[in-house]
Amino acid sequence: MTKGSKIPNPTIERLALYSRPLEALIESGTPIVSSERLAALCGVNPAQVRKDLAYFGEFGVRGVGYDAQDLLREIKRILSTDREWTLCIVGMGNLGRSLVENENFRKRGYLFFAAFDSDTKKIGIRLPCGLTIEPARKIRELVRELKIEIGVITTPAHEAQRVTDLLLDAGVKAILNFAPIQVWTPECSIVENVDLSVKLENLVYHLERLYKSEKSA
Amino acid sequence: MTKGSKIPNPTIERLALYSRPLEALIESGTPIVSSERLAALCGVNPAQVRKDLAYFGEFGVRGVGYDAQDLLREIKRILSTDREWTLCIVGMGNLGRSLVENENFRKRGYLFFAAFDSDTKKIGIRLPCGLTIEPARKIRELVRELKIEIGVITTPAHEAQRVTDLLLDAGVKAILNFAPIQVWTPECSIVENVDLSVKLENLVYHLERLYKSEKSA
DNA sequence: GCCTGTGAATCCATTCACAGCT
DNA sequence: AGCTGTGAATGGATTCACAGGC
Repeated sequence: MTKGSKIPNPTIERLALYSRPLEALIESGTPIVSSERLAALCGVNPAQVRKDLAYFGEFGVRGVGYDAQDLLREIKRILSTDREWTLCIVGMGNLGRSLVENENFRKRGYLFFAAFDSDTKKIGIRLPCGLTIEPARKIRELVRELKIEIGVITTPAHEAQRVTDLLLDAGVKAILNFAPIQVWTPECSIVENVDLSVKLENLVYHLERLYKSEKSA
Repeated sequence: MTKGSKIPNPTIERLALYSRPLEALIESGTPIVSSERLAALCGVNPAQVRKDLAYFGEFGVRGVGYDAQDLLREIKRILSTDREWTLCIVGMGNLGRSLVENENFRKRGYLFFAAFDSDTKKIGIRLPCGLTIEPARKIRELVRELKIEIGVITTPAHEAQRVTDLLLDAGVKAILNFAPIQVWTPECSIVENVDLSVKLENLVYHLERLYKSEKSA
């Protein structure tokens, strides 16, 4: 994604992963957690957990483990999820609507401040979350006014690139794209493409191989 | 995921990726595509494209390139996306509903045959796609009757594990889990965890670093 | 004794560079 | 000449194995 960093990208993704069971452990009153325990909960290798954390400091106590609360706080600080982020979303079909209402995002501090669509029939609709669907032509204006940092794209594939350009031009710095197409950006901006059917394709490939190995067994 | 295969998982994911622009090229009447062209469209290295394809056979013509139609057909055959798959979904909140209605899935042959929820207020609701929401206790019965192969989970985190167990026990062989928790399964079954807020966390980490490097510049 | 932190070793994936075919 | 297919080289990430501190 961005270059020049010494920290592997998989490490960043795993840090986010670690935070989920940590929250649960804290809630259940477990004060201390070992790399082994945490690794088991996330399905990774214990050494991996230790190495991931060691990139950012020494958070554990030898012979003891990690303080769950401290560790979670550190991870949140590292990922910058200890503050709120302002998002907008473009493309208010079913997926778009479901994301904008998503409680998980809100709880984690990802706040949608604007929702756009280019379909005139949708513009003006008041969503359950309180937002009103705005026309796509207001992207530039509202992104600036509301200081929106991240754009989420849930348009059809053929609109995704144009919307990306619009959003970046308006000042958005990062894009999460759900349209089933790779979206192109000028060097340094940050894009994550999440193609949900690619996930299914993956599943299906392995599933078919499983069937075949069962038949031959 | 499953072991014993010589083919890297990233290769499988890229094959799915390649198929998207291939469809577009075919539609626009381009009969031949080079690894360089295809690579550019997907943001990968040309040698990568050739190597990925070479795992499965020799699909190209030296000095010429790949026949777009043939290549797409081969990729679909490899991924087993040249047939339809039967899915069910558990958890009919906003996300669940949006997936079940998703046109992209249907077009690619991923067909939802049943939708479940445990909330009695939701049971019996007729969805736009034509399905009626069934109670979770009917999972076992319906999965068998409808020969459902893949289960999609869009429940809250605390129900995801129980639902996974139910689905696997009922005979589902693969699971796509959107609940924000790693779900645990007996060795050989196939699970893909897609935690959407992990994606945002990733974005946000890089975004914060971008801000910092801008400030120091 | 126990568990973290970490260099070294291993494993895996990507990229290079060129041989081979059209 | 052009572009694929592929062994060899490189570059990363994971895992091992143990030193270091509680």
